[in-house]
Amino acid sequence: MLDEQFRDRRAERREATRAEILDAAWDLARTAGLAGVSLRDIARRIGMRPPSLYWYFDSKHAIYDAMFAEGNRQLLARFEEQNWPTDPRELLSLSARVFVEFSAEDVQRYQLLFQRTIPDFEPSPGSYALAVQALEQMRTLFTAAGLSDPGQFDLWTALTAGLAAQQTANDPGGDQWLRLIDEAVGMYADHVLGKPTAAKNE
Amino acid sequence: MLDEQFRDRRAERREATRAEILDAAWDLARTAGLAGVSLRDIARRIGMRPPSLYWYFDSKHAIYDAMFAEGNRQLLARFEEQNWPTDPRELLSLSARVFVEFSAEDVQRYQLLFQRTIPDFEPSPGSYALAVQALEQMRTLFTAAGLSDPGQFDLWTALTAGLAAQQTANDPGGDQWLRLIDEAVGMYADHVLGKPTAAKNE
DNA sequence: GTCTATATCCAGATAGAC
DNA sequence: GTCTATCTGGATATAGAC
Repeated sequence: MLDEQFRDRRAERREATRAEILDAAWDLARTAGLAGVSLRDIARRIGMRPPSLYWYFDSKHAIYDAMFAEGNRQLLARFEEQNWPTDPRELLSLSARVFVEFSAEDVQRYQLLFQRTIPDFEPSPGSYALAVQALEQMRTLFTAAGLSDPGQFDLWTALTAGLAAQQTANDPGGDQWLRLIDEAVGMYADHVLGKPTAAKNE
Repeated sequence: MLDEQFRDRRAERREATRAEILDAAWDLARTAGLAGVSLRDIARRIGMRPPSLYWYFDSKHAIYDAMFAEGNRQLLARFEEQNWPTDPRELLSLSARVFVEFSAEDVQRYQLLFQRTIPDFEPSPGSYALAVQALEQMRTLFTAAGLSDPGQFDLWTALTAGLAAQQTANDPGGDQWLRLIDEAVGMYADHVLGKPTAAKNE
C-alpha cells in the first residue's frame, strides 16, 4: 500500500498537538494544583476552544491518564540514563538519589504518580503497567545490590518515599531532605549489608 | 452579669451543630475524597439546606480549616494519652507507632494534615499553630531519647513519614508497612545511638 | 437559626455546522 | 480539525423572608 511509503504526517501532527495539550496541563497543574486543572484553561493556553480537546482526548480523565503515563516514562528514562555502579552501597545511593530528586523536581507530578489525590482517577491498565515497570526497575537495582528480602525492599521504598515526601511537602524547592540521602542510605546499608569493615582505611 | 451564672445553652448547641457538620465532612471525605466534599452534600447529610451552613462557618475553607485543626488536636491527644517509656529505643518505637498508626487510620485526614493536596487551602494561623505544636511534640520525644541533632531529627521524620506514606498510598487498610515499624526504628536507633551491647542476653 | 430564591460562575461533555 | 451553540449539572455564596 502506498501509505507505507510515506511518513504519516497527519498522525505526527496529532501527536504533536497531544503533547502540546499535556504540556499545558502540566503547566497549569504547577500553578493551580493538579485538581485545579480545567479543560477551559488548557484550551485557552494553547489557543483552542474547550470542545476541540475532545478530538485528542476522550475525557479529562484521559488527560490525567496520559500525564500519569508520561510521568512514569520520565522516571523510567531517568533510570535508564544512569551509569550504574557495581558497588552495592553506591548502587543504592544513586538509586535513592534518582528517585528522590525526580520527586522533588515537580511536586504535582509526584502527587499524581505516588499519592492518590484526585477523586475517581485511576490509571488505565496500560498506564498502570508503566508504574509497575518503574517499581520493578527499583527492585532490580535492589537485587543488583545483593538484596532480595521483600520486607527489606518495603523498608527501602519507605525510606526513599519518606525523603521524597518530606522534601516535597515541607521544603519544596529546597534541599533540607535531599542532603540527607547519603546518610539515610548509609544507615540502611549498615542495617541490611552490615557495617563495612574499616579495611579501606590506609 | 446574669450570663455568667448559667451555662450558655445557645453556644453549646451551636458547638454541637458545628461538630455535626465536621463529622459529616469527614464522612464525605472518606468516600468522595477531600476535594470531593461539597457544601451541598454536607447539608443533605445532616438535614439542612446548603445556605444554613453559613451560619456556622464563614466559607468552605473555614470548614477545611476546622478539620485541619481537629486532626491536629487528635494527634496531640494521641501523644498525650501514651505512657511514655524512658528507654530511648522504646521511646522512639512508641513515638513512631503512634504517628504511623494515626496516619494509616484515616487516609484523608493524613492528606489534609501532611500533604498539600487542596488548591488554595492554607490553614489559618491558629490551626497552623496546632500543627507546629504536634511537630514540637515529636521533637520533644526525640530529645527525651537523648537526641538533639536537627539533621538527625529530619532523618527521623523522613523515616516515619515514609512508613506512613507507603502504608496509606499502597496498602490502605493493611499492615504491609505498619509491621516494619520496629525494624525501621531498630535500624535508626543503631545508626544514631550505636548498636546495643549484647549485655541483656541472659 | 433555617429557609427559599437567586446570583454568578464553572465544570465536563455533546451535537452538528463548516 | 476546529468551531459555535448548547446541555446538564455542579459549585460557593448572598439577600432577605420567616
